Amino acid sequence: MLTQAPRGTKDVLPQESYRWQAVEAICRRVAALAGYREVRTPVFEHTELFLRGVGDTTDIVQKEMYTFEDKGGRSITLKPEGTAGAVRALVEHSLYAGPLPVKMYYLSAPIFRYEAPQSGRYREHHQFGVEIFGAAEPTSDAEVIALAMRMLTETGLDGLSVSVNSIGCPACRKVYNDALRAFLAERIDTLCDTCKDRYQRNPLRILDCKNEKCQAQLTEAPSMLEYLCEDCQAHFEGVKAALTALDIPYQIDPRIVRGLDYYTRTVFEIIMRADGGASLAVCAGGRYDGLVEMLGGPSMPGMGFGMGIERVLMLLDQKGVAVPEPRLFDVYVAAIGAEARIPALALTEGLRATGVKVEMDHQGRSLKAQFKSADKCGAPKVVIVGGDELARGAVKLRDMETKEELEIPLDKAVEIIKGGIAHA
RNA sequence: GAGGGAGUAGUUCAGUGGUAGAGCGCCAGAUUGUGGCUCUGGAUGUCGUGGGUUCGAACCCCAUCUCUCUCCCCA
Repeated sequence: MLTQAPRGTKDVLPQESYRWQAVEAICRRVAALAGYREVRTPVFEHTELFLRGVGDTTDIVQKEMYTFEDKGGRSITLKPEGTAGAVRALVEHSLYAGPLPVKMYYLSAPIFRYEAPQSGRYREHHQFGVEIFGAAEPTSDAEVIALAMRMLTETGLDGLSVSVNSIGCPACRKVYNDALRAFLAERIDTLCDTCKDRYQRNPLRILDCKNEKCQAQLTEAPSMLEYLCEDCQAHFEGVKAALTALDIPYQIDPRIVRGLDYYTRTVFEIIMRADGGASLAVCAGGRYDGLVEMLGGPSMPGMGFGMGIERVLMLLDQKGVAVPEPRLFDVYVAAIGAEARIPALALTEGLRATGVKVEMDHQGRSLKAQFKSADKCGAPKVVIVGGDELARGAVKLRDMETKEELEIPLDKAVEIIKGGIAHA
């Protein structure tokens, strides 16, 4: 237990963190291209924020939150999703009063959900997410979706397609919920227990049920799309037209309803197929025009998505997309004998000061062993400090590939070696 | 919350009642200051944890923890 990470968590080790950094760098760059700047909000918030924001009938709130009381008696929750905190910050700092739209992204943001860990699912995972406030036009929906697609494409993934749907506004959704209840009324006995409950509280959610029996009942069910009001209909048409214009492959999936209560109109998912055959969303999001107001701000439209970094990495693995690994060292400084160690260290630090990546031995190992480790760490050059050369103020520089060695004066070593590396 | 599979060296695993093993990795050596290949040698295990059965348990039984996968739900 002592030396075991808690269930559902994972260490990112030094030898693999470059993969994360590569994906993160792409996220930042792509977000910046569209004017999104980073927001960093706390890892925990008042529990109430999520009760109101995410919705107290959702699974996330009902059974997956890490909630505890702090020493001041406040109910605190580790964030189970990224949007609520961003909206809270928007409202708290009155960002809505500045130039619109407000665009922000978050990254390296741990998200916590208490659920059974399995492939691509953790109790702590990390999301890159984007939020845009104050933009209601369908082009903003498309911009956000395009950003997600570009981000994924730039990591080297391809063949991804977007599933979109519109779940309307509160007004037309109410009409639809009534229609759906009417449709399901005579079939309610064949639904699973969860869906019986959903029937009362939120029949829309039944569409999302993975139970085959429930799905079988739904083939003839009315579609939300048929019940969209005029405005919502026009908005959805606008989103589709924009996606088409951008050559973003998409399909309409009336089954997408999302597990968070705050969504309105556009909802979308970018799906990956896991090895086992199950499909997981790498990225999901949508429009939430009522959320800002619900959390105490002005009435203001919003749109965003969350993307699971672990799942992006998993997808890269599955597709065999290699993430280029940066070279760890340019130079290895080897020392012969005890008297050479200090000069070796001085040379090492001198090189590092000019931006060269250098390793040296700190275990007092034999020259042979130092060469082995130079080889292992991939350093293309080795500098040998010691012996006769050191006595006359020189060192040897060996090219590990060509095996060429030349003697260079110690006081010019930094300059010469750095020059050699720069051109390599 | 429900159900499968699995926990033995750093790692991948073999070992099914009688003194803990292999490959890879790691460390060292193969004469005197030089890597990748080869050869030789070496170190490392509370056999997940706790209890039980037995003369004797890595092995059988019970419990527990963890990993992994599926359902549910989600990024």
